[in-house]
Amino acid sequence: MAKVLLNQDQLQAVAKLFELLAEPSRLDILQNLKKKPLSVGQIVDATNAKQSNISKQLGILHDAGLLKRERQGNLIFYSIADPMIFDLCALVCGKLRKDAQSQLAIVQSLAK
Amino acid sequence: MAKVLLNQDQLQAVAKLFELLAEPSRLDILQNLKKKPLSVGQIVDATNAKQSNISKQLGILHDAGLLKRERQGNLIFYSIADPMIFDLCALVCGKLRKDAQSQLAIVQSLAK
DNA sequence: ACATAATATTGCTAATTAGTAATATTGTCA
DNA sequence: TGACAATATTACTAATTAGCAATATTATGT
Repeated sequence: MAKVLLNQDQLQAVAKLFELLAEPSRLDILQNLKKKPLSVGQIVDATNAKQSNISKQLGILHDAGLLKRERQGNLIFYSIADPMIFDLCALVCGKLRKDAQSQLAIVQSLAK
Repeated sequence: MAKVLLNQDQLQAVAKLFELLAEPSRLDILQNLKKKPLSVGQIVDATNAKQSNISKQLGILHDAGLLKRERQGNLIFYSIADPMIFDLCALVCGKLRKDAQSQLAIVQSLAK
């Protein structure tokens, strides 16, 4: 079990992946794609963002390898390339929920 | 098991946490704090960043609740508030490693 | 070929922020 | 108290980027 720290390049790679998930509009796209692949138009309808921005964010996620792209006639369907990202999001959601509960407990104890 | 999607506020909260981890200098601080608490000066020495920037990033991580702070005389020691972040980083590192291995396999098969 | 629908791209603006040098604050010790 | 060491803050610059309107591209059906 080595105790070696990540070097600068590795840190940058990790940071870059987190950066992709650090944008609400991209997270929204990802959570909408969780169940099944969707076309660009369906994603635009599901979120409340403009088509041009959705297209841009889809491009970013695709270039980074987080999404797969498949043309079907006139439509282009995007899908999750690596479900691991949902594990990441689940961890974060779990932490936020736990923190919120701790806060609630504190507030409740003060209100007694 | 509800299938409800996160709303805008929740997405923003998740994004904000990812944002904290989306910076190499902050990741470097966190990985150095993994073993044990360190003073600001020790962190400056361990990384190769300026004192003012380390102090700034420590403040950001502390304000966000990811780090705890404790004064000991002249020194201020920072420590990890929630080890969960290492689970996050481990997931990301695992993915990057797996992706790199896939790439390697492709290159090797082409080189035959 | 043409009209139309779906998606991508371009050019732009406004906002955010990492990093830095300089300076301020806070605590220790003599 | 004064000098010094550790940390924080301030003011600034340069770089990045989300969102948008307008336009370009690509595919379909007639």
